[in-house]
Amino acid sequence: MSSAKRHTITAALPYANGPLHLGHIAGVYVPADIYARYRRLTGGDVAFICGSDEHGAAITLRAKKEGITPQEIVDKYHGINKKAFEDLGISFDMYHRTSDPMHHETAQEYFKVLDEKGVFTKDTSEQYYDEENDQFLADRYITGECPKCHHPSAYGDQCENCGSALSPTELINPKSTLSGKTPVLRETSHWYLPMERHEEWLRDWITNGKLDGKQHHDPKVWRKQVLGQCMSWIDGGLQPRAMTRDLDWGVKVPVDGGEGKVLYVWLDAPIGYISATKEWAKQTGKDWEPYWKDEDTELVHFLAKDNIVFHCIIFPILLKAHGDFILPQNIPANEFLNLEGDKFSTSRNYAVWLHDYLADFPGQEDVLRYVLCSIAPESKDAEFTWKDFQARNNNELVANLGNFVNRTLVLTNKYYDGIVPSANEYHDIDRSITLEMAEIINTMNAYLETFRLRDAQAEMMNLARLGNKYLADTEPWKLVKTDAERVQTIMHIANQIVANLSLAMTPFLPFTAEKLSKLLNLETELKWDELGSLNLLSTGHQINKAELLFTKIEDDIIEAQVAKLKSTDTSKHKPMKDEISFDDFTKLDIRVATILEAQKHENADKLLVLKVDTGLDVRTIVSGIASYYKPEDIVGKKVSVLLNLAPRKIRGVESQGMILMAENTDESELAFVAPEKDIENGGEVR
RNA sequence: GGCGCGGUAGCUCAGUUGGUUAGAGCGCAGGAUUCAUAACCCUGAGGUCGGGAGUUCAAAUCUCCCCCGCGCUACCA
Repeated sequence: MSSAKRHTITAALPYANGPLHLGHIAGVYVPADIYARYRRLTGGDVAFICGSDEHGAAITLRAKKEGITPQEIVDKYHGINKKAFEDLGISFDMYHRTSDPMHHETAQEYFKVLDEKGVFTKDTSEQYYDEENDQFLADRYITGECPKCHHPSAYGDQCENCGSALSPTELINPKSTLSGKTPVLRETSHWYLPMERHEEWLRDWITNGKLDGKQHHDPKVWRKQVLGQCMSWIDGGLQPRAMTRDLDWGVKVPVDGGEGKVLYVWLDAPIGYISATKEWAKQTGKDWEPYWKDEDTELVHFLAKDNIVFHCIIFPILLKAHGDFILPQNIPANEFLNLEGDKFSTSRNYAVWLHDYLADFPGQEDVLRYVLCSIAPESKDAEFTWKDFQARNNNELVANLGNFVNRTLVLTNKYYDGIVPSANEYHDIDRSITLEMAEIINTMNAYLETFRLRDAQAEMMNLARLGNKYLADTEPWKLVKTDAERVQTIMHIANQIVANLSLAMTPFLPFTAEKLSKLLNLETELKWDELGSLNLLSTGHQINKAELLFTKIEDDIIEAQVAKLKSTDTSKHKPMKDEISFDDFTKLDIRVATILEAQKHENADKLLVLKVDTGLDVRTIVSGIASYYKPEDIVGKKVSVLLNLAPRKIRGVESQGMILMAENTDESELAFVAPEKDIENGGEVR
C-alpha cells in the first residue's frame, strides 16, 4: 500500500483540435480514472487533473483555413471532450484549459523563475519566414524539392519519397504551404533548455530511481517501454531544445525580447497540470502547493507512448530546475490501440469516437470501460474489434458477473423476501471461499498498486467466478427442500460476495457499482479496506428486487457499428478539401458546352486539343483525356466547362478553360460531366 | 538509416533472476445441471513460444543474424 499522503494524478491534456476516440480513452483516461477512483476508495487525498491543450500551430492554421478564430475551435472541442469525459464517468477533479488566463499567469510565472535562475540559454538562428502571413514557418509548413532524390514536394523536416531527414534550408525552391510564396530567411532568437546539463541526475533517477542521493521510486515498477525510450534518448546525447516559438497563439513569453513569441507547447501543456490544480484548489478552498511540492505526495502521469520523453525527461528537468517541485513517482505510459486491423486515424475519419459511442450505447458506459480496460495496451499495441466488444459484454459481463448477481438476488428474494438470512454453522467450503476471496483481493490490490489495471480488473471478475462456483458447488436450490438452515448460510455468504463485488467493481465499473449498491439497498458507502469481509450486509438487511445489470448486445447492433466504420472510412478516397465559402463557390463560372472539334496534341500523348462552343464563344481547351477517348468519338458531346480558369499554355498550346471530368479513385474510368437533359450551350452549372 | 518496444494456443494476453509435462480469460468439443439474461459448473482438445544459428546439463527466457508490427529520431503538436 502506498505510503503517500496525497496523490496528484494527471492524464495527458487532449489537444482541442478534434474529438476523442477509443484509442485515447483506452490508453490514458480509463486507466487514469480507475487509478484515481482506487486511490479515493482507499482514503487517499486525490487531485485528478486534466484539461484541454489549446495552443500550438495546428490550431491557428486550422482557424485560418476555416476563417474562424482559434478560440472558437478550442471552445468547441473543449466543450465536446469535457462532456464526453463526464458521461463516461471519468472523474476528473478538474478539467481545465490552457487558454484560461489563470494558466497563462501560471506558465509565465514559471517561465520567469526558470529564466531568472539561468535555466535557459538564448540562441539566435536563421529561420524561414512567410512575409505574406507575417510569421515564421514550422518545418512542416515548408515544402520544396528534395535535395537528395529531387522529389518535388518534400517537407521541411523530411522527404516522404526517399525518407531522408531534412532541414528546411536544404530544400530547393522552398515554398510556404500557407501562402504558396517563397519564404525568406530571418534571424530569430529563442530560449533553449540545455538538457545535456541534466544528464547525470536524470540517468540516476530513471535507471536507479534515485534523486539527490535518496531513493525516490522503484524503477522496476516502471514500464519497459518507458525506461527503454528514456535511456535511448539519454544515451543518444541530450541536446538543447527550444522552449519558445514564433507564434501569436499561446502563452506570451513574459520577459524582454519575448515579443511575438510564445512558450513551446511542451512547456505550456505540462504546466497546465499545475494551473489546473491551482484552479481546483481555488474552487474547493484548498491549498494547491502540497500537491506539487510536498514530498509526501505521489505524482503520477498517465499518457500514451508518444508523450513519454516529454513527461520523463523534459518536464522533470523543468520541475527540478524550478527547485520547489516534486518529480513523478511513475509514468505508466501505454502503447497504442488499433481498430479492426488498422490504426485509428483522425484525418481518415477511421475511428470510433467517444461521443458517438455514448450516443449509440446509452446506459452502457461501463461496458466500454470494461472492454477498454480489458484490452488496454499496457505492454504492447492492442486491438479493439466490435466482435470482441460484443463477446466480452455477452460472455463476461452478462453471463458471468451479471448472472451471478442476478441469481443471488433472485434466490434471496424468492426464499427470504429479500431479507439477508443468518449465517449458521460454517462448513469447509465456506471457510475456503473466504480464503479464496481474500487471495483474489490481495492480488487485485497488488496489481492496482503497480498500475497493472487490466490484471486488476480480471481479478475483480474472478470474484464473480468464485461466486458462481460457490453456488454451483453448494446447490442451494436443491438443499432448500431438505436443509433450510444450511441454505440460510449459503445465501448469506452469496450475498456477501455480491456486496464485495459491488465494492471491488467501483473503480472499474462505477455506474454499475452504483446501481448494484442500490439493489443491495446499501445506505453508506463501503470502504475499500472492508473488502473480503463476510459482514458487509448484516443479517436481516432488506435488499431490493433483482434487476439486470447488463444486457446482451445482439449481432445486428455490432454489424451496424462495423458497417458505420467502413462507410465513414475515407481511406479509399482523398479526404475532403478544406471548407470554402459560398462566395468562393460562386467565383467558379461553369457552363454547358459542346465539343466541335477534337484532335491529338502534336507534342503530347495524353492530351487532346478541343474546340468547344460555350455559347459565349468558341474556344480552345487542352484536356488530358487522350488515353480514354479517341478524338472522333467525342465530337458533338455535351460537356461542362470551367470558363473563367486563367488561360495556360500546355505544351505550347494555350488552353482557355477546363473540361470537367469524373474519375474513379483508381483511375480506371473517366467520364464527362454532362447535363442529364439537353441544356443549351452557355447554360450555367451551379 | 539509427534507437526503443513487441511478435507465446482460433482470439485477447500472462510468463519473476534460464530449470520438472509453457499458463489465464474468451471461443471450440464433451459432460453435468436448472436458482439464473440457453447463463452457470466440470472435463478436454489446441502452441516445434516470428525464423535461423549459437552458449548451456538445461532457453519462450541469454548472445548473434534475419523477417514482421508499432513508436521515437530532438523547431509536428
